[in-house]
Amino acid sequence: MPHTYQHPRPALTVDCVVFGLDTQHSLKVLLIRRKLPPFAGEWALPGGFVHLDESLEQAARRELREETGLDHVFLEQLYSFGAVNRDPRERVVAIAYYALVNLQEYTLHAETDASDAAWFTVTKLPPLAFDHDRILNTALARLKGKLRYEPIGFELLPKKFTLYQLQKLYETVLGYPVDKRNFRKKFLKMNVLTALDEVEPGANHRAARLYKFDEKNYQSLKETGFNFEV
Amino acid sequence: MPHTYQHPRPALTVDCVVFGLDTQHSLKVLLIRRKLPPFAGEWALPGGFVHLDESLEQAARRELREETGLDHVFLEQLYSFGAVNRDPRERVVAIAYYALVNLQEYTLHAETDASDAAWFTVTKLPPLAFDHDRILNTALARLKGKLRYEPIGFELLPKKFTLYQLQKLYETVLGYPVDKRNFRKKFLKMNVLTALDEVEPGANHRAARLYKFDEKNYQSLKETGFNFEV
DNA sequence: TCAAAAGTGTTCCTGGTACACCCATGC
DNA sequence: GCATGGGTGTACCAGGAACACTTTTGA
Repeated sequence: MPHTYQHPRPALTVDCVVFGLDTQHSLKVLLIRRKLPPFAGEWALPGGFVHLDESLEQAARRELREETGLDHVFLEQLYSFGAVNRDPRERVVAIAYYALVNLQEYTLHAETDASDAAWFTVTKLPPLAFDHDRILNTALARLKGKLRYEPIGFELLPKKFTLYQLQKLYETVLGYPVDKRNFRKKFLKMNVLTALDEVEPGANHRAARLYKFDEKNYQSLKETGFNFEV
Repeated sequence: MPHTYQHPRPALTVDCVVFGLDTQHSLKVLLIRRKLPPFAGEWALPGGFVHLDESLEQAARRELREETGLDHVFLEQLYSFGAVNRDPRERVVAIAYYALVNLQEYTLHAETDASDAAWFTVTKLPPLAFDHDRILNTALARLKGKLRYEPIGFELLPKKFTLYQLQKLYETVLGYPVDKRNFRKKFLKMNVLTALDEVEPGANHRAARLYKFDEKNYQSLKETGFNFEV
């Protein structure tokens, strides 16, 4: 069933840059191997065409679900890419989103074929289809920038985490080491962490206390003009 | 000449939020009165459909030129708006940009009809067509946020300006007063302002020294890891 | 007993903030 | 001479940065 318009229209897609943090504290991105040309066999960001009856964010979530099995993840619009020749077939405008997932609690279940989705360390990426390397770099820059003044880092960690994990997260994403004592002092003074009466399980050294992010207190602090800044 | 596609496509527009600062230090937005339904007679952001042979930014610049006569202005992508029913006619996705112009050096020359474009103080806006109030509020939030850590404020001022003008700009956009001595100290210490051997003309009080933004020095400072922050 | 990370305070210095008066000019 | 903004310095305080050792646990 064809659809006809008076003026030509670009095709419209959403593409998702999905970040995860593995247990070795390295930052990963989720890629999909393309089956069809163009760029058949190459790796690309998960994404696809926007349907008429769904918002942009809904489209991004649907594509994530269909292509990777991920659902209910942190998702935020990143930027829109519309260079004239970014797709060799025809004019395609991509609205990019980025997502943060907790690699320990999620597993991939691509409805189509799980072997076509894989996590790559951001520093060791394969060649990407289309302009997806640009999109990915934009997402990485956004993540780095945003991590320091909004508490989005917790999305990459399990609900219960140690201060060491939190610190490594910041060091990994920002790309430089931070001082342990100052880091702890700063975070604890912010009153957005709740200390739990539990310690990390299965450590082959002294077990660290577990914390959780205090979403409620963060919200009320924010209303009183508090600035999260690391 | 109709255009036919296998799957239906949303229409794609670019919309521009154009900010200016008038001589009374009030922040203005440029709006266009719509001639055609829907929302005929109401005020809306300048914008229009993306052509196949132009990038998104090119489309935004073309629309600005056609509808308002503005050209060569600071322009940056803002956000994409794609709620299903944001346009009553059909599905339309809007990629919003925001622009900063210097009201003293630019005048409006709409190629179509200049009387259909007008500047409104952001605190006294008329009802807007579509979801343009949301777009405008998003732009305002971005402007406020960005002003403090990137030197985009200069785009709203003439090339030569006084420290008083610069301070008023910050006070107007941010919405709170700042201390004169501290503001000057901070800005001058950053080494991004060049003092000129000129003073402001036509003041009915002691004339203030004029400054210009030192783009070159800002760039080189940035490369050495300098953070502009007000 | 060794390896690995947990946990903890103090000092120094920079940079933010608060604050008030005289000066130059045009009318 | 009056109104308007121009222009300037200091004192205090909070918060960032640098820095090292003892403790706990499991293997």
